[in-house]
Amino acid sequence: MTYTIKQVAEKTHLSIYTLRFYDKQGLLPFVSRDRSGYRAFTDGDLLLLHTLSCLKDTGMKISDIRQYMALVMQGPSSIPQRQQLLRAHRNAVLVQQHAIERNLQEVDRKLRLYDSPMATDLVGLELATAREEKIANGLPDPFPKHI
Amino acid sequence: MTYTIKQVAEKTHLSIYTLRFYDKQGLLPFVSRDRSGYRAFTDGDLLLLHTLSCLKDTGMKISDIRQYMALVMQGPSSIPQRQQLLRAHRNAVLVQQHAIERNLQEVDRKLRLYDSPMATDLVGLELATAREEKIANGLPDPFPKHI
DNA sequence: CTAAACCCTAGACCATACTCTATGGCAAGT
DNA sequence: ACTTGCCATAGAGTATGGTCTAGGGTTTAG
Repeated sequence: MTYTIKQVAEKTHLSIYTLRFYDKQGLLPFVSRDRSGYRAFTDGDLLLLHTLSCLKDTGMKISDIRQYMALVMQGPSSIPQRQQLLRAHRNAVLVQQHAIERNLQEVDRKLRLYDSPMATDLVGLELATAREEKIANGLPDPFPKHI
Repeated sequence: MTYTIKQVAEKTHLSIYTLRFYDKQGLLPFVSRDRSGYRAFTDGDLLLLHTLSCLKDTGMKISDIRQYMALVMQGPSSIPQRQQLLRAHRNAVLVQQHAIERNLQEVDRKLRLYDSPMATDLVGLELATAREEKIANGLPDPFPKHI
């Protein structure tokens, strides 16, 4: 049993365009063609496509995915390089996740401020201070006159 | 005390280019100009730039940051809209973080496979199976003959 | 045998977020 | 005054990751 590009698009939630784009970028060296030149995806191909999606969805760049897929094509001898690539990626993702977590905590702080009963006063004070800071430095006040 | 664009670039680790780009995109409506038309950043501006960085680094799009900054300019009356914007963003980020976590677990699974003592055998078997699947479907074998 | 519904490629186009170049004004030291 | 080093804008260029169109072959149901 093989699948057409349309069937694979439905299964993977990638568009046909994206699948062809990935193929053009060398991300699908494992996909064979039938006698008419049509891509024929096997179940094994779908597994590799799933791996591809995991890498893509964790932010791996196309050039790195291409490299990984090239290593997969080479068979078991490339396992050490695959490990190196995946471990580097895993680390980059974890670093990124922690950075996002930290930044999101600042967003949470803002949300708590806005939720507070004194939010209007505090925000108003902040604005008044910013306004005065501009004026104290001889700068035009960029804030609109509140009506 | 005010800061030039160069000093702000050093403090924020954003490039001068990026700062000017953000201004052009309407992300810095709070920054005033001096008599020469030079941007003069105040300490209050730096706080807003910090907020901007938090939003950017959690993946908020420029158009949404612009909207948030426009709300900030309007003063305390826009607090409800700010909450709505930040909460929507916070949710999107959390969803994204969980998706990444799930996908990273699949990467971890691969890494454990490659770490296992039977890695070579298992990967070799996988490749042999994929190869047979192609042949069984009358397709060319895309894998290189291993030497 | 023909029409509908697929498939293909090449290459143009788009969105996003910068990054840089060209050109010129301003400011401070010598 | 002049050189150095900032500042400004407009607009071109780059990188990334798609998305779509044009032109053409294939397959399948009627």
